[in-house]
Amino acid sequence: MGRPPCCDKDGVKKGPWTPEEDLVLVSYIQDHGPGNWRSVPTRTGLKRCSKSCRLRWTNYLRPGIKRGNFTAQEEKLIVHLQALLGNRWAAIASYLPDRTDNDIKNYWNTHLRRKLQLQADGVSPSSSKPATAANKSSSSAAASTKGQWERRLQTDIGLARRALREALTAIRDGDEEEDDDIKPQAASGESPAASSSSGASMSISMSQPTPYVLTADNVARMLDGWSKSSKGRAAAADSPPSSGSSASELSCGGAAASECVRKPAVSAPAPEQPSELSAIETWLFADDVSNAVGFLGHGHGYGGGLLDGPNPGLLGGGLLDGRF
DNA sequence: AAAGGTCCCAACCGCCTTTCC
DNA sequence: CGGAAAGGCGGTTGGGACCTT
Repeated sequence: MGRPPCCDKDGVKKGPWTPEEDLVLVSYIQDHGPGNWRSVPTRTGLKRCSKSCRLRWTNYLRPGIKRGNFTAQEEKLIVHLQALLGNRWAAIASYLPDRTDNDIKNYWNTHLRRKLQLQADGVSPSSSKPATAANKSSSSAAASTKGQWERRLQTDIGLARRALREALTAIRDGDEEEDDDIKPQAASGESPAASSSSGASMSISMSQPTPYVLTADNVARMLDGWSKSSKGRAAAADSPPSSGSSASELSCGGAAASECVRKPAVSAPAPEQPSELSAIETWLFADDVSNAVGFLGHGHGYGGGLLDGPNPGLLGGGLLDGRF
């Protein structure tokens, strides 16, 4: 029965990853694709726990990751989604496909929380946001009878819709004010939904699935980036305004297109985020609560329903689940 | 210039859910 | 079907970088 342990505690290396380890991991994933993390340490010879390998890949090595330089739109989206979802960073990250949950979490903890706190101090103490998430989870969990549950459900849906509608409105406004910030992103997403519906769709439109191939050139660039970053993460702070990241450098980055061999087999096509967004907007401006329940609960490819019992799984894993 | 404080983020830890045997 | 491991997620922290005095 059972499976062998994923990693025995003895002989497991901890701490920062070295460029050599990164190379081993990247080239292994290049050949085999991500997944089956349990076998990664044994098959690569890395003295790392499988979880560590997975985290390293998803948070740092995975192609297409944008790091640092959060735009105003992203900030707004994070703030509103945090108000809506609480500290469910994976779910929030599913709306910012270029960002990792860890990155968003860090950004929230180091920037946004304090910023909001200051704003809250300036305005009214217990006015807006975190209460929404808290109320949501506690109310859903606490509702014991069906009638109570249904009433709370409607309240929750109302709150959720309002918060998300505010988020989209804020982002639209932001787009008009700060168009420059989102242009690079918008330029890459040419899907009809992105262009037709709103700035919100624009700002969170799916990035192109970024192929990555371990060419000598890419490796050289990787190592270059590592050597810089190992001297200090100032590189991250100083990273190009286009949020040129180590990850994007890892992918085809600025390399000549001819050097970027496409190997789509490695990364599965990303889910169609814009259509999800359209669904959200449809839902936002619909009146039928049962539709909202359907949207929140099932049938949209999300891992679970917002209102599926005491441990709601709104967007759980969400779009990121299929990103490889 | 140096010491101390603060900030930031990569990575670890532990819990929960899902999957497998 | 139940138990155990894998996978996933959020919270936390260690240590390097940066800032202030």
